[in-house]
Amino acid sequence: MRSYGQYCGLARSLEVVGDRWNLLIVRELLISPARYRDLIDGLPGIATNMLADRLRDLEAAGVVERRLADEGNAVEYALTPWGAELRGPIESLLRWSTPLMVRGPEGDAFRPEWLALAVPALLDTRVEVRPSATVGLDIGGPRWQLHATQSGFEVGPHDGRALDATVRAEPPCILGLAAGALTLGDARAFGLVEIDGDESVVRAVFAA
Amino acid sequence: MRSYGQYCGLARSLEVVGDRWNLLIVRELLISPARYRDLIDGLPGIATNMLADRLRDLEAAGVVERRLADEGNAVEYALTPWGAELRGPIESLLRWSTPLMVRGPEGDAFRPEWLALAVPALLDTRVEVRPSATVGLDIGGPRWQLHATQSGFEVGPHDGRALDATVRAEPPCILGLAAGALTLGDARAFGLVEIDGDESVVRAVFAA
DNA sequence: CCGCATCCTCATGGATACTG
DNA sequence: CAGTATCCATGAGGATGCGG
Repeated sequence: MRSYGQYCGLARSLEVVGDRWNLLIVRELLISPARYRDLIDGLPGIATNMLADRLRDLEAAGVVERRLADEGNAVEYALTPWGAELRGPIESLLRWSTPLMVRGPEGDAFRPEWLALAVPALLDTRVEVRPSATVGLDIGGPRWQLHATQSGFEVGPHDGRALDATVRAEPPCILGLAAGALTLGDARAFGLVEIDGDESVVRAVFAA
Repeated sequence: MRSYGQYCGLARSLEVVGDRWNLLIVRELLISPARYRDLIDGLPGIATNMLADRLRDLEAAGVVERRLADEGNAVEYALTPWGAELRGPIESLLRWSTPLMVRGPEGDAFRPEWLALAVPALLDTRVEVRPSATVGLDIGGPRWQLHATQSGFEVGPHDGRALDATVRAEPPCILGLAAGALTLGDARAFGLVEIDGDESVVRAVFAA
């Protein structure tokens, strides 16, 4: 990206992560470190040369680091500590996007891993969580889980533990999460998301 | 911006504000509503056709609205309520940018108005503010002020009120704020920013 | 297969001149 | 002052090639 030439933190941030695809690459790496092929799969539409270019840029800027995995046989990309701090700006944009998500998918691609960022961003962690609870998310494909405790939330692939409740939904529905459309099926034991009228305020209410 | 075709809040956000210049235009309008000429001045380097394009895009997306000012003789641009909620993502990026700001200006343009966003973003408002306090910021050009109370901070042009402390600095120094380099001159009555080692944690400490 | 590099085409951005 | 119009430079996207 061409420099803005402004001594302003926003302008300098955008010179690092403002280029097309950059923040989406960071999104993928926030979900988990990944191989080149994983990134191609998680970024539908990206050209292979673009991904290579952007990974070089982000590595040079100190956002991404390239590591050797699989006993030196494979390259793996991961965020540096500073790169991982982009979770804040990204969660903030995820909250801001609610009015854009209520339109529904409209044919756009959807990957359940993206929930691993979106759900914690939309949940209001200031709401008191009394006991811990784990909810399974069946969205087609492998089951995911949301584990909530007093100290926060974790979203990831289901690790086989016992579940306090289960949510089943088709992709157009599960991301209705952001729109409050996810009524949570049989979740008598666990209220997940609530939207306050038109204001798109999202709150977590746990009663497990 | 060409669509990413992903049903992800981050991707959809970037389709609205991810284009070059867009978030910097929002920055200017977060500081205050502005005329076309004000925006040109506050965005050094932007081409006039780019600004016109981007304002049209942002208006169509519902981020910016065009209003009549000066009794119908002039057009003024302002943020919609949803557009103003971009303050969160922008403040988050401003905090993330600290390592990029410690390098100093390096010839980049600087405008004191930008502090009106940066200072509140960097201050940790969770720190207790015992009494209210107002600090003058003399950065060359008109004096600005930072007014702090229990409920938060305001930064804006000095309105003539009495000051509890005054900070004088040259532009390379005042934005050292982000780096903790601003030792605040004579501010016996008012400690503004403190950085915790290399971690770039910024905290406000008021003892007025 | 994976991890890129090259090549080509087309869309976008940028500087400047110009107009109501 | 508030933008448009024009032209040129740059960058994105897609197909393909190629070594490991």
